[in-house]
Amino acid sequence: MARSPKREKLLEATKELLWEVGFEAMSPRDIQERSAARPGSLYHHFSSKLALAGEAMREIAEQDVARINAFFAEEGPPLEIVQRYLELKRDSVRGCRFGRLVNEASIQHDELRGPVNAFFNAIRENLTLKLKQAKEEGALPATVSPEALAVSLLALIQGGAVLARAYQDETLYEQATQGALALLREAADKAHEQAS
Amino acid sequence: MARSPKREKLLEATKELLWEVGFEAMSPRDIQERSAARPGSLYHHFSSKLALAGEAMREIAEQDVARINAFFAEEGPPLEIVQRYLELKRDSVRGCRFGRLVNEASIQHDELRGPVNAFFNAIRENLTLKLKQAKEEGALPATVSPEALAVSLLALIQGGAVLARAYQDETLYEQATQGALALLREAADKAHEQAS
DNA sequence: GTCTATAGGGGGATAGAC
DNA sequence: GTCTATCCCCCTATAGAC
Repeated sequence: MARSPKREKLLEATKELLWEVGFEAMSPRDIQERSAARPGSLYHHFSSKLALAGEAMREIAEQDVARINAFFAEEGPPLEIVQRYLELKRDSVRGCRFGRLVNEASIQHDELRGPVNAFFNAIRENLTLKLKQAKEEGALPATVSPEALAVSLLALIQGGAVLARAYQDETLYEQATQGALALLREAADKAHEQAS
Repeated sequence: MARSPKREKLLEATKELLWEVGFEAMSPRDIQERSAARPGSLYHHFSSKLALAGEAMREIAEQDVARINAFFAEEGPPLEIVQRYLELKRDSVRGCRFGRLVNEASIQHDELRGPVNAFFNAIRENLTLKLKQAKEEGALPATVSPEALAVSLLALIQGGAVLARAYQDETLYEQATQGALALLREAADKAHEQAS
């Protein structure tokens, strides 16, 4: 692979801007200024702003999915891992860089939708697996559907980020997860009582 | 107040476009075409695109808050009203027109932030009140914080809308609420057992 | 592979006639 | 109150020298 300093700088700048302002609000000029690269470099390495953003999102998703898989591969009781995942520190006031894109028109393009869906799928699948294991161990009531609850928890994280941004206050995110964790603990308690 | 057909048409068109594409992606030209009004009309009635959008959001928020308050004022067991609120049909694939704005740069302007916060506050406050009542009746465990759980449920709704849009599939929203409702029922059961 | 210069089009808004 | 005509600026991209 030919090393191209400007190509890397362009990707770095694009990753930052996609998080800060999203795709539509990020102009090629913004990218060029932040990466100290000129139009010639941008359009030499990428065919369009969309292609550049697509590659940037692809790289971010690949990294994040790997980290998520690693987190859920840790040792420990399944339900505890789920709880720890919800309690992970997140920069919630900045919002989720994947979630923020779903409201842009450009999400219809495969280049952006692909990475976003890969990210959501990774979380959903890992959560579903752990919740299934928890249920088999009797750590969750029989009435609970692991698939549905996984979607609930993913929605909780996404919605928590929306509220933290709306109020510009991290504690909204924390309240959202704490409220859910309290319910989860009650359900787990009840399951254990019934098992014994 | 002088009746101005064009003023009303402009507001109607703006309300639609704010939902469909958001604030940044909506150009004055788009508004003009949809409302069959010309620049002269727009800038006669409103000082800027932001002022027009602000008035549109203010009217929507006012309406929605009234409907929310009416819904939560209905008769019935508090927890049941909360459950019914979560099960309300929503056009989730279109997303939440308030939630979608929090990722736009323009949310920093009071004209837009005000209505968005008014909407979120109304839901939060109504949910908190009903959950407090439910807890007092012994329909929720003592470990559950009504304030935190209200934020969780609001986050769930917002996140459910994000996922439904991401996957272009209403059932994601429904899974999110069903998973949460199952947990809520388990917690309610446990509270009732302990009370008896 | 990176640069400078430039193009076509649309964004947000204003002026002034009617 | 509504219209037409027009302005300036930035958005995205291309051409072609180095």
